[in-house]
Amino acid sequence: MAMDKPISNAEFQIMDVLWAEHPLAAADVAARVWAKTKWSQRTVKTLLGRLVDKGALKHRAEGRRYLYRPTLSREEYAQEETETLADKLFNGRAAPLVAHLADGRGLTSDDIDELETLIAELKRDRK
Amino acid sequence: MAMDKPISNAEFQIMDVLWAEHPLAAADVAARVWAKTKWSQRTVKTLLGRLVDKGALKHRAEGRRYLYRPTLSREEYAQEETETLADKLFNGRAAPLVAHLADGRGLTSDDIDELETLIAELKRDRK
DNA sequence: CTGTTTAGATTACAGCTGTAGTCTATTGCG
DNA sequence: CGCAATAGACTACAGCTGTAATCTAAACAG
Repeated sequence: MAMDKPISNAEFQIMDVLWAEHPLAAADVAARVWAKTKWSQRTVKTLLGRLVDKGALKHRAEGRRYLYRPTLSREEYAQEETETLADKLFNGRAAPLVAHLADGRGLTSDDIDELETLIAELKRDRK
Repeated sequence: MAMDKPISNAEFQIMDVLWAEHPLAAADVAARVWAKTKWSQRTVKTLLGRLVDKGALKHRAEGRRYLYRPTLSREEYAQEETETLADKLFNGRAAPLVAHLADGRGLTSDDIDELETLIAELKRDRK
């Protein structure tokens, strides 16, 4: 709920590391994003600081360093982003959003089965 | 498909006007976005110029002014954005994306029915 | 034709973003 | 205890974004 400011693309990479594993120290985050980004530790530190300022991360002193952890889960973030996109492009409706996915790259058979199950559950629940 | 550069939020408002109705002159675009944004004509002109630079709009001289029109449809744009989000958050999978929508604000009954129909079609097609 | 209006072109400027470098304080090594 | 290494804080700087203002050229009013 303390997540007002938007997370930029570079910042998202940092969040993704911390969603996968936390808490972590700055050096550990830097090590983990290195594979994807080749960012220097300085860059990572800057991004961590900005994320703390934005309220997306909090840090706790552990000895002489900080351990960082997300203030919202990946699930919650995904939720917000998904709703934002649906609102922006489809007036909040899910169906056209899915239709676009289906129409585009195409869904796998597994996706379709999974969606079918999901829809069945939604139908049951709404009764 | 000459749409490489990302469209910013302010620019999207302009695009949305032109997706609804085009071609339009700058003044007409300004008039139509005014309701939502209260932007000055100057601001609108700047955004139109940037969108032309980005390749999202093209303009044609009509007398002493320009008429603007999108180079890609709202559908195509929505497609790209949806896929980008799915890739970023869900590794390209649609089901969790829909699950998030469902789990969040909740889908309407109509949405669920619409999705059911869509899934049925997808199943039929894949056979 | 000349001045005023209006369309577009160029310039502005602060805040955010990507990508660091430098400064300061602490801590482990010898 | 004094110094090198390391953690975090502050500073940097160009490009993008939001939000215009000013400059220039053309066209319409007299």
